[in-house]
Amino acid sequence: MGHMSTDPKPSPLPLTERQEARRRRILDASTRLACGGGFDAVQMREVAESSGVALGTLYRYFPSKIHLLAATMQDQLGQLHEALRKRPPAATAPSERVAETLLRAFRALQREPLLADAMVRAVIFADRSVSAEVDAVSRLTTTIIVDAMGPGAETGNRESAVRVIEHTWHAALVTWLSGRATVGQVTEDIRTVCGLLDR
Amino acid sequence: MGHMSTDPKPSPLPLTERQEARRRRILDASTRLACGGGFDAVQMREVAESSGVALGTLYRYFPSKIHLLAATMQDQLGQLHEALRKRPPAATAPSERVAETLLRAFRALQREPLLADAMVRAVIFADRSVSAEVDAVSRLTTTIIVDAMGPGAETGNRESAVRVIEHTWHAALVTWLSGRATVGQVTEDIRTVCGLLDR
DNA sequence: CTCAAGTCTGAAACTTGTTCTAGATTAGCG
DNA sequence: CGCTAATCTAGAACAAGTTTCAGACTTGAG
Repeated sequence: MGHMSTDPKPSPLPLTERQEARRRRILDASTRLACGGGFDAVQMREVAESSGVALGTLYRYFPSKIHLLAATMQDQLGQLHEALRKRPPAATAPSERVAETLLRAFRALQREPLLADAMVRAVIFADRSVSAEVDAVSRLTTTIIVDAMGPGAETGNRESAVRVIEHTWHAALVTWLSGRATVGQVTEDIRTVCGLLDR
Repeated sequence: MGHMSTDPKPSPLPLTERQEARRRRILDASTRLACGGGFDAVQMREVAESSGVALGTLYRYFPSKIHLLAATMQDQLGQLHEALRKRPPAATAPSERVAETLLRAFRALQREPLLADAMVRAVIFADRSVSAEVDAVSRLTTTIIVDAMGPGAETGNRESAVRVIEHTWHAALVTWLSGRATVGQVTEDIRTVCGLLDR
């Protein structure tokens, strides 16, 4: 399986160094504010001020709050992917490897629940105008899951199962974040849905 | 199986007739606006004007746009439940009965995709302050699924499976609504996840 | 019927996401 | 260096959700 993770940007537009730095400051500010107060605390004026950039510039880099948080999620997922690559799951059965991976990700999110709140709510709330960015997040998530399944697992007719796992992952997180499900229920649901891979 | 669907309100506050009528006008206006333009078209000032009620009154009945749309979803789900009761699924296996039911609901939503957009996005975006209402929606959905499983199916250790089906149902709808999944994929995913009941 | 409490109305104000504008800065180029 | 286009800044302006408030209307108890 090829990987191109260390160079995340063969992007359309080449950015100068200062621009790259601005983008980074913005994403960091977004992350910091989200960690402090979740979705509502990521206010565009705050992000702009906190990253030393004018409001108009912020909107040039990220055309909406949802775009910004989706990019923040890409950023965080990238780091997660890095970490997972270094310490792959230990189990042998694909379904257990995937469950182990998602549960590890869940534990990571529990450490910064408000950041998770901001990112996940943004991504699920996104409308068509953000589909490119959300699609990138979705592809990254799919990659993480398929990678976790391991080299042996044929990805043949399991595309639907992978999508269902992803659906459950997102929706279970949402119910947990809004206080309508416990950590235990989310854990159980992740295990349950991963069972779909045992066929 | 007990059912209390025809009397949906043993609610905390008894409403006068005029109040009941106002509430109904508001919900109808919300539905109409949603059908016409989705989430964004349900604007509180419009709802108020369109239902002949002052803005402040609208907010007394529904403390936020999300509350309003969650209530609209309860309303619609109630009607769906009615319709399903009259014509229950034909299959015999619980998993197929559930799939058939959800696919029928999906077909209904396809007839008013913008209404679906407004309701589903509201419910998944809802934060803790709306958990009571969202919980009601969730319970209704669970009831529909469990009813569809049929009298024979023991609900023993399937709680997690039912939750996973619900998660998939919501998240699959969202990806369809935002144009990132086709009707065919959603259909397939619903069938796939219902397979969890065959154990 | 009469009064007090609760409800509804109309309108203004406030909040936060988003857009727009005029002028300052920067980047690339001859 | 000097020019031109693109970018950035500060700040006003706009949009829609939400809050607030004074006054009119309803309701229910006596």
